[in-house]
Amino acid sequence: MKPAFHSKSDKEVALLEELKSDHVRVSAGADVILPEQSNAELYTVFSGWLFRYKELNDGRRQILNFALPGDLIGLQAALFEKSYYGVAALTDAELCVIPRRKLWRLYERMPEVAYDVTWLGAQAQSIVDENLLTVGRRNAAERIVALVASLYKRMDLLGGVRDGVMDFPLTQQHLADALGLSLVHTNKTLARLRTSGLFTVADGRLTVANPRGVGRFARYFEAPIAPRPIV
Amino acid sequence: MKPAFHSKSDKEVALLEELKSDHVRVSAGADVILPEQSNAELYTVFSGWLFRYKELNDGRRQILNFALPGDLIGLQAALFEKSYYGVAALTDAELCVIPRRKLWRLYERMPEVAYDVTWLGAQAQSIVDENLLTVGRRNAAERIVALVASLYKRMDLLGGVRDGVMDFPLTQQHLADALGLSLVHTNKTLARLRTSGLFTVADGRLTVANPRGVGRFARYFEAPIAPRPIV
DNA sequence: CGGTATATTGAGCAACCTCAATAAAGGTGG
DNA sequence: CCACCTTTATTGAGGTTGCTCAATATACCG
Repeated sequence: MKPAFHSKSDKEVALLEELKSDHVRVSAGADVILPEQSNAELYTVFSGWLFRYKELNDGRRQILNFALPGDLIGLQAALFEKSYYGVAALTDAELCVIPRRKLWRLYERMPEVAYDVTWLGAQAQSIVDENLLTVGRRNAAERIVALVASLYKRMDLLGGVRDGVMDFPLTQQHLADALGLSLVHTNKTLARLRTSGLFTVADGRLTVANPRGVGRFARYFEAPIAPRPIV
Repeated sequence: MKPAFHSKSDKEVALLEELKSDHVRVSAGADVILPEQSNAELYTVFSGWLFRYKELNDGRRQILNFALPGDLIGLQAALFEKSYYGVAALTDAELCVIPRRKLWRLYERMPEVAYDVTWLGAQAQSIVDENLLTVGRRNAAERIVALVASLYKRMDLLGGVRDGVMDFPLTQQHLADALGLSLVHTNKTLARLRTSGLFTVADGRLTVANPRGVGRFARYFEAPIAPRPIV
């Protein structure tokens, strides 16, 4: 887990601990931020998976991105009057809370951490950028591979991959909602991909047979991810 | 133009002016940041339209969002080693440059401006979020209306709308690239929308016949945009 | 042991795509 | 001022990806 993170001075850690007044546990399926919610707090993911989403009046839902340990959640929601998206827990998860009213103090007194907050925000942004490219321009098979490859790479950096196997808590419905596809077509495309032998998704686990092969297909393993700050 | 912006103290303005070492003019079609470019600077749009995009090896292109005066451009590119997207000018444009190496100083010495940078980054993020919802879950007609409505609303706040008419420098190719559609289908859908009488796009101008009607169609005019900081 | 969430498969349909040709508009050099 | 070239817009024809509807497994849960 360590190589992916920067280190911080003792003083910063102490101040951070003071700001993070709360730890919260949420269980799988729980809402963390509701769409349209006011005064949402800022969170840091300590463990577990969550996802950010938007929906239309008629129920169509688009998952914007998935959050893994170390990710920031709710930056926009904390900065604006109300949230323009929802956040739900995919698995049981632990979150650190940074109260929104203390955010300004953080900028005043801990510029380095403030910088890291911006950095993490930009990092999340670039994931959404990539998802928009995926949904806008890739076909169904490419979309699935791109998402799987992205999650695999991120999880690998967190030390969550062993022998090409990792936990994969998404249902096919989540995949469909993240990729702008219907559930049925997601299922059929997944079945077709299964025969390709690149990877398998079953029983909440993802098994990648040949990481380099997946990478070539999705042109996705190429760009390494930079070390990131912890907040 | 004023009501959309916060005001700043003289001291802050002075410091900002010092940081913005350069003004740059670019002409329509010029690249501001190339995909994969290293050491890109951070920019503030002073006048004109620009857009951020990503592309795949085979030439498929996805426009991520459009930048209007007051928007920040290149935050991720300035924060990371290299850029994961390109930026091009849609019209002639003027940009203020904030050199990337001075960004940290800004966080150290001007926490309020640092906060605003984060705010503007989050604002841009929420636009990309909305675009992802649009591309992932709306049909062709809805996509066009959603984008047009969004640009209309933003331009209106900047004072760029008079009697329901505004400059609209996008070609149909830009619309298609932003919406995840083919050029041909964009054209045909646009033609069908024309008969609906909600709005017209012609000669680089957008004319909205009935702003409230467009809003109802796209469920998009409802949420007002908050006042924003200037950087 | 029913009940709910998830996964799978078939059938038919339509939204959107690609290919291709033509019009219309603007810019440039002679 | 005209001929030419490039960019942008338009329209038709036909194909395919991905959608909806619907039925059936499969697994987990209390």
